[in-house]
Amino acid sequence: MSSTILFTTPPIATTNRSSLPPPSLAAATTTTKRHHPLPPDTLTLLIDKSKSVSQLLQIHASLIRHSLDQHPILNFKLQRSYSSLGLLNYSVLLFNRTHNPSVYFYTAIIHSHAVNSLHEQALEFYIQMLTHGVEPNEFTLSAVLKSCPLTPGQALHSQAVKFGFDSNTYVRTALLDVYARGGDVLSAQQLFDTMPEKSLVSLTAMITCYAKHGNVDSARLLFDGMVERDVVCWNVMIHGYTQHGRPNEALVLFRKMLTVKVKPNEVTLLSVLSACGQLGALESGKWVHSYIENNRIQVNVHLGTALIDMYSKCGSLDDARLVFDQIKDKDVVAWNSMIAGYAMHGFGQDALQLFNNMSPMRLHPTDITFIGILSACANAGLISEGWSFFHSMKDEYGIEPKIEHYGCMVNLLSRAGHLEEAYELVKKMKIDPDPVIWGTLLGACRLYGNIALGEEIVEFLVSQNLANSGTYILLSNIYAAAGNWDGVARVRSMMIDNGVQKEPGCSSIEVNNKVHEFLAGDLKHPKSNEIYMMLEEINGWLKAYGYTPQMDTVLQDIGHSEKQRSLEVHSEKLAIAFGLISTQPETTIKIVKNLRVLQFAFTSPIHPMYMGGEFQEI
DNA sequence: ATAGGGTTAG
Repeated sequence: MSSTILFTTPPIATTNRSSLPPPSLAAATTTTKRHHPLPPDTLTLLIDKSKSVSQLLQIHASLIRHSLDQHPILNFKLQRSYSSLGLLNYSVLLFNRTHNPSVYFYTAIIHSHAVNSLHEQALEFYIQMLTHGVEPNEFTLSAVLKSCPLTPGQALHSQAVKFGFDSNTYVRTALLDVYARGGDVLSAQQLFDTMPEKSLVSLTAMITCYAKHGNVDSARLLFDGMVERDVVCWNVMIHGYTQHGRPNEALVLFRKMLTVKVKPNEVTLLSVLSACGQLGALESGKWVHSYIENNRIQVNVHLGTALIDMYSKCGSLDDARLVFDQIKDKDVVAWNSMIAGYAMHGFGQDALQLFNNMSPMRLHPTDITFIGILSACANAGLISEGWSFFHSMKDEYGIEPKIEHYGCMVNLLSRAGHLEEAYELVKKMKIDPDPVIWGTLLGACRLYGNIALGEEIVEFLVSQNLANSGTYILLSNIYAAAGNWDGVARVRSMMIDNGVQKEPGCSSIEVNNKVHEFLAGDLKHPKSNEIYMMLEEINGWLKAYGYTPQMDTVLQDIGHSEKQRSLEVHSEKLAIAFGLISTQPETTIKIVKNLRVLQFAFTSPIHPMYMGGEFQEI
């Protein structure tokens, strides 16, 4: 940065009319009609009211013409306006032409850089200030701490203590934020706990810190103890739930926010839409969409992308496309969401067509684009296209494939039965394969009855200590599919020996805008009794339809009592039963299981689509 | 005479 050099250049004399204004200012000067200086407070007002660059330039020119270009407040105001219009370089120029800038001006220029994440320059101005003997104050410290990284932040912390500003609420909050963003939760917490006065903002900063680092419950505890809450802290709390796989709690909190009449803004809606998508909660998602329309909130590219994502995850591709077509100035993120939406529901051709329309729009695909494209190829069984995209990623677009891209390719090859080729690719990878990749391969081994490869992979995983419950279950399923009951028994004893537990499945259903979640064998729902009565009824219907339950071979614990076994009910059965007792007959019931959307239309007492623990999608 | 500066979400 040249600011240091500029600053130490001998100041230009106030009366020196030949001092050149910034380049494009010369033109503006000629259009200035006023020849008599306005009083400073009128000019102050004029600057504040200026909304365009040209207006500002005219005023600036006028200041120079009337030798007011060293006026501290006018320059300060001008600087603010330049910065807020994004003309940071004009701000710096103005600053550098101002003799002996005051602590106010320093603070403002530091702040202007800090809000634009130019913390290095902000820090440079701060150091300049110290070397020029201008004393910082609380305002300066909080400005320079904004978006400051941990290492310089710690040094500034010492400065704050030295100057005695560290107990000031603003400085303390900014410091807390520095440690929070740097991942030092304990220091942040200590600063918070010893804070003389906890403001709404400092509480929000601490909640943000907890939420960001996964401690959502601590965040909630603080949140619940607040005496006043603004939209920001509601947003932080809702977003915390959304980001940490607790979308239902996000929606519950959102409804609470509405009942206490805090007006949601765009940030709120982005989190809420994400939660709806995670839950497959189409009713709620549509409600949010109409809320946006009813409140005349502009569907900008961010909201639009969130809507596309929500509709795609809820299975409403047509609605997603409608939103997509309506977004002006679509960025690559919006395109990526739409491509991923098509890919996730098997509309491979639509995804590829969208991809082909990107370059005419001068948009460059990103690594995320290729995740969409490769999974689209996988879903559509386009093997050679998949390979060609995989190669062009690096060769044509310079994007290095990540683990997810390998995962897509393994999925693509495995599904098509090219198991050896998939395994070769995994062995050739420069990155360590993740559990998803192994799961894909093992799943394909079951599907194609390739016991030998399945065993080889599991042996490898066990030897590398990479096996988890899913690994064993998949291997057992491979044996079971081939009728190899010895194998099944062997896996079961391996699981018992290694203390492996099955991870519970989780299903959810949305009824009257509320999402109800169920784990396998769940008894926690308030309507549990009715649900289990309904289940009994369903079992009766199933028997009448000639259905015999398929025993889950691995997970059946022989020692279990009959009563307990009856409680081991698949989570989706519970969600279905609840759906049946809470909706009108003939209603389409949509269940989301482990993030997959399943939809059923029940016509007769029980629809034959339901086939014991496995549902077929309509 | 007085005027002007700061912290939390995305």
